[in-house]
Amino acid sequence: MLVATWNVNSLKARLPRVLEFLATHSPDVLCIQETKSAVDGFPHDAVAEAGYAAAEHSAGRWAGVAILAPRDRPPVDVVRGLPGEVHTDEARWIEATVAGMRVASVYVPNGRALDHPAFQGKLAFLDAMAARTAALAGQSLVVAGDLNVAPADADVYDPAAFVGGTHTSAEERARLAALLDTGLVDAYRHLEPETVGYTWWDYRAGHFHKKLGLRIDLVLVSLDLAARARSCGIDRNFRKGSKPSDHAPLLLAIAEARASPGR
DNA sequence: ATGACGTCTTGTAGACGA
Repeated sequence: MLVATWNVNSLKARLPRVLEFLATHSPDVLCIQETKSAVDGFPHDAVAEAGYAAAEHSAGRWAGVAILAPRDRPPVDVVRGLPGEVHTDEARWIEATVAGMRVASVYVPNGRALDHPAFQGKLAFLDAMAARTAALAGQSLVVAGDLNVAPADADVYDPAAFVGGTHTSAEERARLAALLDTGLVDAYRHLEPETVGYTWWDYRAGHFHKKLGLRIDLVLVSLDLAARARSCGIDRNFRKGSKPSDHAPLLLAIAEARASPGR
């Protein structure tokens, strides 16, 4: 079972790379964020030609999230929007059931700056996420996406440069910790406790090639899935080449559940 | 490094991203 997440920074601009990703990795689930798809503009036909089906939550110019799965095991029981979110028109959360797992694709608000009203909105969104994952506890759960929070200083190329800024503040990290406390595990850090692994690099100033990035895209999994998690990695090849997103995709391999767990 | 880059809009400069 291969679960992937990728902030594509416009699905329209990135469609060739997304199709390339599906062909390369054949994920069982792909959560995408920042589709920026128009309400009636999601490229369902191209996705279908690639052998996938998509559940999407689209709002036009900004945000937009989706869950892709193979056409013969498509996402079902789709719920759009995060209960309790303030801005219900922003298309930042979608849930579906895939392969017996409840899967959410999420694009957490950026927050702009610590003293900007949008920052309080970001904290409220993270609070609403924790309430939702607590409500979903007890089933196999995957929350994957752009959390817009770097969990620890080890996930930041220059922690000092971010002091006083968003993505690394104590308030954001406390919210992320509370989210994990509802019964979720940061799969990458769980499997790669010491590895520096960034998922985002600024387009400017050659940051990617200078290895100046952040780990802000996460796959959070319930404890039963964490126990079956086998490997987690970032495919940096998709941050290279023609018209890359500023984010690289994150992939998690999970062993199949054994039908009879004898011991 | 103050900026650098990329995407979108009924656009051609400004907002936004992180």
